[in-house]
Amino acid sequence: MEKKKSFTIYDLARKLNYSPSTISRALKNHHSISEKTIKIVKKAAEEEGYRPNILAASLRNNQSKTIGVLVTRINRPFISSLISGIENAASKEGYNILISQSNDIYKNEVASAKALFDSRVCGIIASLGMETESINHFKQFSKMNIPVVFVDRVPADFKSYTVVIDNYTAAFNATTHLIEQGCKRIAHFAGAQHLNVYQDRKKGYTDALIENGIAVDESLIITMKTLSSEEGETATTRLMQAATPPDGIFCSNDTTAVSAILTLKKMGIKIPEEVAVIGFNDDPISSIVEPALSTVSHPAIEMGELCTQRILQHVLKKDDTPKIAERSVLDTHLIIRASSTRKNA
Amino acid sequence: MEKKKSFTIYDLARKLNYSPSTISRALKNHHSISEKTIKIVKKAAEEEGYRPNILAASLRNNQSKTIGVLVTRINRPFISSLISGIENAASKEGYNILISQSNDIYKNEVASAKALFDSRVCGIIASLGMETESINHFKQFSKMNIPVVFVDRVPADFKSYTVVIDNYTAAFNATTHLIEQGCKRIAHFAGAQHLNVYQDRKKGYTDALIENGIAVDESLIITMKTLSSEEGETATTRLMQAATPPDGIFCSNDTTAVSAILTLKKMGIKIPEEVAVIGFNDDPISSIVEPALSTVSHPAIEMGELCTQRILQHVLKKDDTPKIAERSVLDTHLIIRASSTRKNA
DNA sequence: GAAAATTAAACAATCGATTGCGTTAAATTG
DNA sequence: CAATTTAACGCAATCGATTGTTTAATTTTC
Repeated sequence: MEKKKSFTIYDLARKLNYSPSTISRALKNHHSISEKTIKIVKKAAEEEGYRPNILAASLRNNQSKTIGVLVTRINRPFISSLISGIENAASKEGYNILISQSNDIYKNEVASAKALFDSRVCGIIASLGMETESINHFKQFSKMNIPVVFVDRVPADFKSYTVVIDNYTAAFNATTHLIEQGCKRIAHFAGAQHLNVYQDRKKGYTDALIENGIAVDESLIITMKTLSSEEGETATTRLMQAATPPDGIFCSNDTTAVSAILTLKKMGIKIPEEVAVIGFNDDPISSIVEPALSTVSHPAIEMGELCTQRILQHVLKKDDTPKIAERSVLDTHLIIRASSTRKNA
Repeated sequence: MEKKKSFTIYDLARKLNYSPSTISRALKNHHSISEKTIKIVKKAAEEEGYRPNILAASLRNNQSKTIGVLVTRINRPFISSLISGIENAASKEGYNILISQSNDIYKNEVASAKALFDSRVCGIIASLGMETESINHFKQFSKMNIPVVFVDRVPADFKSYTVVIDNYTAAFNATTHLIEQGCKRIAHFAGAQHLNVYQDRKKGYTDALIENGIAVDESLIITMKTLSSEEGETATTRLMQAATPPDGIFCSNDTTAVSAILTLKKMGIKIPEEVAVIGFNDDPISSIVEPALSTVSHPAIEMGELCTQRILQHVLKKDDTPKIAERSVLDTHLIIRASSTRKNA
């Protein structure tokens, strides 16, 4: 069955014997329309159930009130909270959210970027996929002066807005904490090194070791492709079966950290006495696992809100695309729980 | 700075000395355009980086390829997986997803529904909020023959599509399982009773008791407003301090179930020996908590995909809005873990 | 070779809201 | 009271893609 056609300002105009332009202006309290007319029009609009056609308005104005969001996987704790923050801040200002996920596949990411562009979003917020090395698919936005905000996983050199946490310092502090707890041989579960977040976390880790006079042992650094629990289990097993196993592990995410804890327990290794573990993200599971996982807070909702603010700021002020990457760095803090708290420390 | 205006079919037409209509048809391989022309047009479009303006097309066709999604909170495991399923199925068919969350506030839900309507979505997928009792804000869609799919938390009597699981049977089976494990006094953490899911779960629980010759003890049924972990803790404490505490708890969600487990452990009560616990949803935390939580699978991704299919089916076939609620009921299954497995059972 | 049929492309209206400019009538001014 | 403002509203173009209807050119048919 055909979709019924909707009630428009033309219908309203005909009904009230006004011109469509008067209706349009009346509905938005234009000063050149009399109070009386405005009242009449609004009343009739209400009665007839008039609803504006945003598509038409966007087309005419050449600007939608829709923000595109491009992420890897919606159903991950950090991402879903990020989106939640984006949505809250956006809907408060009357903006909509168009969402697309790449499932960490580069081809999808490119296609999604194109789709969002075609939908004429007024700005785009993106967190890069694991496979992403080139970011040409974001240039179309910049060319049209549509603001791009990269969040969390950001490219190295793209003239845009970025919203990140200080991964380096967070990792440095996490590692230092392990050292303070008496760990001498600290392993690291690193993520894909072409992504800034994992690169920075690794650097923070190595620098903390060096600062404390501990030599970096490459055999203790396990670089993973996806930081999945399977990879975490494999890595933990391998590490612990080595001649000189570690007494601490700093994991680049909570998934692998929890996996490490479960694996260690299965092996009968005491946490944190024999091996202390610290993760990253503060996912819900981190406070449930036993012993509870020490980790680094990741202010997802706040980051999301900030992303939206960046977009709105650009759109409302009609700023030009930043000439350089304009970074916002949010604070994180260590969350110390049982998995890294040694009784005698 | 102003947004640059984009390259349109008019620009292309001028450049190639064709009319805009020819360009439009050529781009979609219309039969009345010669192969040669099609090739020329497509080549030029590619070179010039032409991108269609979906807003214009949608306006003209009076139908967007955008599906609206209205949920309570994006950052909840079930919801985010649901959205993930919706998105995957939609993007595969070239449809976009517009998301809005109500934060379980009725006023927001109404506003979001309105916003999605104004955006001219081609269909809407919704899961009702805790406060929602009236669903008039969805009637505008039906009136325009825009398909509405309610998922999980669905209204009792709305002529639309619904995608649900068989909460009654799942609850019945979960409760029966506890009985089989030797539980005699089974408590129930119930959710808001105006929502079908919680109502059905409660009914499944009571019917299982009755079927097994166990009297329903109202004092063992705790009805919660939001099924939060705080409520779970309070309820658990209260129950266990009563004269005749329960020896089993069937919780309407995993959040309260995990909360119950943690509280019981804190009280020094053995799980499952003294109290067996079973939850609902199979959230990630359920397999991490110790003892691991028995629960009911909730096929979130699959449900999301099905929701999208319902929308597309309607839109593509131009079906009329269903005269009655057209239900899709998905299977769930018990996931038996340690929290309900008694050694001697 | 003229009429009919087919092919290829142009014309022009349309979707609904917006807005610069023009018009009319009422109000103000000197 | 004529001249000028001001107030209130209408006209018509515009945004970009789509599509029913024509038109023009080419091919086929007898």
